Amino acid sequence: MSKVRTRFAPSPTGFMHVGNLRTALYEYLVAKSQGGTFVLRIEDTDQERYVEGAVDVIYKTLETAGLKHDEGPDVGGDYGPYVQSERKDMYLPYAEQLIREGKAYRCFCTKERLEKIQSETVGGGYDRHCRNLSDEEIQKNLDAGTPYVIRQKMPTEGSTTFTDAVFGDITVDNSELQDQILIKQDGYPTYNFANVIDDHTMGITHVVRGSEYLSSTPKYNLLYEAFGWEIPTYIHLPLINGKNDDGTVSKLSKRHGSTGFEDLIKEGYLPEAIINYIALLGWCPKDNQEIFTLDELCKAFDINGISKSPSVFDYDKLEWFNGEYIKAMTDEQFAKICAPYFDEALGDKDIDRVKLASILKQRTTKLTDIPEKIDFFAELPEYDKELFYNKKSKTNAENAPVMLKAVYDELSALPSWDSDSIHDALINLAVKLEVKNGTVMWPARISVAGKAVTPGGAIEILDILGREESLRRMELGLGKLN
RNA sequence: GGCCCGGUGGUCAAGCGGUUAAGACACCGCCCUUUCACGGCGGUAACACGAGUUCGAUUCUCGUCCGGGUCACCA
Repeated sequence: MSKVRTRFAPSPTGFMHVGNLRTALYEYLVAKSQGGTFVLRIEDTDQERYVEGAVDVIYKTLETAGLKHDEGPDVGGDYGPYVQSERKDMYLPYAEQLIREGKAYRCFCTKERLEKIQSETVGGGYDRHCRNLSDEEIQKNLDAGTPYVIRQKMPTEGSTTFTDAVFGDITVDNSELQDQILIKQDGYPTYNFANVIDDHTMGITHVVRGSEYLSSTPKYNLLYEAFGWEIPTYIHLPLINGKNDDGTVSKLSKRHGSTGFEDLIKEGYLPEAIINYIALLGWCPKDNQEIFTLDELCKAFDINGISKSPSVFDYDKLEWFNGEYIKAMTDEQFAKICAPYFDEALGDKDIDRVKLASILKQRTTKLTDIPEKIDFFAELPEYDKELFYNKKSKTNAENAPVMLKAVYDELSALPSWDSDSIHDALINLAVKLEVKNGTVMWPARISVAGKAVTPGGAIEILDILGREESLRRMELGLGKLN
């Protein structure tokens, strides 16, 4: 068996949809799980859609996602060039070969004529007007310089069957197939044609793509057959949908939220978590493992685990994965990726960021939620004294001032300000006053945080805030209560 | 509309003729606890429908319904 070669062939649109990323991931996995080669090819045959800097977005996404390509425009390889516009001259000779062999023909029809039959014919379609032009007519058009496209002669009867590795055998009547255009009027190949030529000349063995290509696959096969080339293994992937507000489901798009890789990163998701999540959208390992590194995915990946039915992208589950990846980090690692969010909430305030990261780690599922969770460290928010009264902690208007004063006295006399000392002091205080821990902790925490819900408890917050700031805030609290 | 594909809890999904129909997310409850989380334990919830094949269908076949895809000089 020859070495497996797969390719990711995006168009440079400047946007990497998660559906595309997932395709890239599976292409990578199909190759890597079998010791194969993963190729990047840029499909830019549509000159009207050229977007500045779009190729860089592709490189960056692949790099961030960890999907390292073995061959491509930037890294080279033996099958270059890897950008279709640079291969432009390769395609026409193949199309002309087909003309010579009677398998394709020049079509001189104007766009206006085509649009007319398109709108008049039920189901649309080209009427094959130029398919049987006489040599004289063709020559006349050529001499007159009439622009033309090159179309493939499709069989008018019979059917074409192909085998897909996940969907099985699929048969389509040839009468469904149009005489597809191979070369456009501008001399560029159409996507379908370039795709086949490139895949073949680049030695691609496994074509992995979304199932939206399922119904056009017979056209590809007919092309391979026309050239007498070996047909690659097809692996069509089920689509990823999004859930609408009304509960219905449709193709994942902007209105379902962020669907671009870059957007997801900006929203505070980790690349590893995104990859892990989308790997499981349409594929399931034998043992149902959920958390996977890319390497583990390569080892576990198996085409047989790919599902046929489409899935719905679930941000809740993505968030869960994100939380799992965050929890698996060390405090130092987490502090590092939190840096921009810490900066946003704290500015250059002198706070132990590793300690902060450690209390945040268990409570963060999305990086962008961090600033609002920790903003009180930078500045004590306005708060109402009602906050001091909490039923579960058994604090009320009567005992809250007493507790807070006791805490204040105890802590201001503390010789050393560290987590253990604070802990012991407060726990002992609760014992001494014969109240539950919460009764002394609650007022203390409220006074220094100014909000009911905080990451970490009284001890952690006091520790991170430091003696001076903590006592200052407690004095403020005392003032509020009296 | 023609053609193609799909249909297991709200979501991701195991299952591939005989199971009490797994697991995960979400949701609910309890425990832990210094708020919230984390963690632990438990719970609600599914084979679209109708025929057929079979001793037996979630699993195989057909039909219906529903959903998606595709019918470009776009990729």
